[in-house]
Amino acid sequence: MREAVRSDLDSGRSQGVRTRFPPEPNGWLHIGHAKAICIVFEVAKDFGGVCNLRFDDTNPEAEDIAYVEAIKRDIRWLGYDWADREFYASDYYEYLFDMAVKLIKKGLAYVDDLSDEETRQYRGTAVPDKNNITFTPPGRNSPWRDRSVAENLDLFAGMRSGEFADGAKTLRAKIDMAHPNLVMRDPVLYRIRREPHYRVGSSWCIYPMYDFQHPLSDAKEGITHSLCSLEYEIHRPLYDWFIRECEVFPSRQIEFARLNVTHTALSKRWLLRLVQDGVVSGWDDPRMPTLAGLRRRGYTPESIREFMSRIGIAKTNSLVDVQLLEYCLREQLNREAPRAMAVLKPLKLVIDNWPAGQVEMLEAVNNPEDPAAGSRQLPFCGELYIERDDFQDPPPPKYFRLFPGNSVRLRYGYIITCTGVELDPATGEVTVVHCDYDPATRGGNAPDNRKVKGTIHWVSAPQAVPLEVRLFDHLFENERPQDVPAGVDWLKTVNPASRQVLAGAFGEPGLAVAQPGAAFQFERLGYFVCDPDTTAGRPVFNRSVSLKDSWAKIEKKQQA
RNA sequence: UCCCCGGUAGUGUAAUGGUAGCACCACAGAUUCUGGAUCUGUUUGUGGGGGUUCAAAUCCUCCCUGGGGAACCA
Repeated sequence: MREAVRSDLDSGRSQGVRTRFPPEPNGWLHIGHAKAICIVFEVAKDFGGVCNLRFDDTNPEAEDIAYVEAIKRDIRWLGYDWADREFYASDYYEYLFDMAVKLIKKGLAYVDDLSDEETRQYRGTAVPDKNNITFTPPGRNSPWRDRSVAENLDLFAGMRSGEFADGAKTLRAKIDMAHPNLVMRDPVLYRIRREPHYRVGSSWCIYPMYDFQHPLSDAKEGITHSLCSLEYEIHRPLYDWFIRECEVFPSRQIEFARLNVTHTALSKRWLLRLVQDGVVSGWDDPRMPTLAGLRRRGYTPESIREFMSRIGIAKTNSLVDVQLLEYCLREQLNREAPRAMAVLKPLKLVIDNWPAGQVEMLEAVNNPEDPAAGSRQLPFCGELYIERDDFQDPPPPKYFRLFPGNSVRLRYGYIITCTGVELDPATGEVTVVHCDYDPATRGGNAPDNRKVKGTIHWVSAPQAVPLEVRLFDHLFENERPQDVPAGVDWLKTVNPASRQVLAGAFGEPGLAVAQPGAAFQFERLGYFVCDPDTTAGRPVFNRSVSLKDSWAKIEKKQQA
């Protein structure tokens, strides 16, 4: 793609570069759109050009001003700026009308009285017949194709002024009804539709079609390169036809493949149903691939941009592993996120030889990757919470956390040795772990150079802050959610365990004042972001992505 | 069926007639107060057949295979 742009520059075909992002304001932006946004803005930037934002709002039915605002917010959040170059195709309606008149005068457009069903039949559309072989014959000319220029002009003016019912007439380009590319078989330019438009109201009852509107809008803005997804490839001859016949600024359309991500659905229809059926909590549910959802999940604009630059641009239909996106987030947050200690599934630990009632303050590093981040003080006493997973009896092979008789280091604390446990007599579940600590190991150092293999995280019980923590998994267990067995409703394939709420978690004291949007690494657990649901006394955290967990791999291997 | 576009390690992406490279994943080791991070190393690839050429991922041809189109949506 960049090569194509470069060659246009080198050959003098275009001076400078101007691209555009043309969303239709009828839905929420998702990660697939983010790819397009990154491409159009980055390509422009790479060649010292600019990118326009243009709302492709020529279908009044589903468009709304609320989407305009949401789209603008999401693009800005992603880190891109269109300055004052904010345009609307609906501002070009008068210009587009004039261009249609021009085509009529050149004998290249005509008013057609065929119904939509008849139009389809005349075009040669094969009837969608399940397992039958269908045949696409050459199209037939409409009986109205050879109206005079004067009559067409008159009828088109009548269409605009509201003389005809919705759907009664269309304006069509006169190209070639036998063209092998069905897009070229006299495409519809204008249709009659009495539907108030969110911007122009009821001032128009005819609306231009995409194929006609897009090249002309590009021309109006002096777009040098109209970058779009593969599905428009087949429309390119038509795009060029309008440029040639309307004699306007020649933009070049170049296509690239859409983004697909494993375990993720991006179709508008699917996302809408997930929301409408209450499978997710809304468009910004942290499991949603919308930019709003990713933001709430804790994805950063930087990580998404990094992801886009890593997957590249090509014309191959691809399915990108969601793990690459996760990798990009981890990479950034590892460098930048302050560390904190939190216990998701607490297990009480008592240090029997700790001086009763004593509380010490211990120093903890805020970010080992960033010395400038400094350190903080953590309270420590004889009663702590540790992660339930960090104690096992009997221990599985290669397990080097806590079990009776074994020693571990409490991160930034002391080395402790497990002396015994208390069990729930009814369930046999471990309720309390007893340990002795070694006073010589304060801060976690071992003066005798003994090697303690395990280091676990903890929270001092009396000062612990109660947290709600939400864990997420793929919304779809299938790599390709679209591959649903015949007869199965895809909604039934949604991963029931994609969201897990842990209401009994505890965090270190500093977490009490976390602000929504703030990102932390909870040591040994993953990266978490403070959710907007947070209230004064009760922080809520979403796990954005877990840390790489090589123990989980060992465990899995052992089970196999 | 017709028309259009693709096919390079598991995934994604380079190489535009001249040594098939990079990243992620995976695996192994080193190191480590996060089983994190970091470092080192390893495995794996041009869909298939034929042709042109001193030389083919690249050009030609046939086949296989994936995607898109056949809206008065964009």
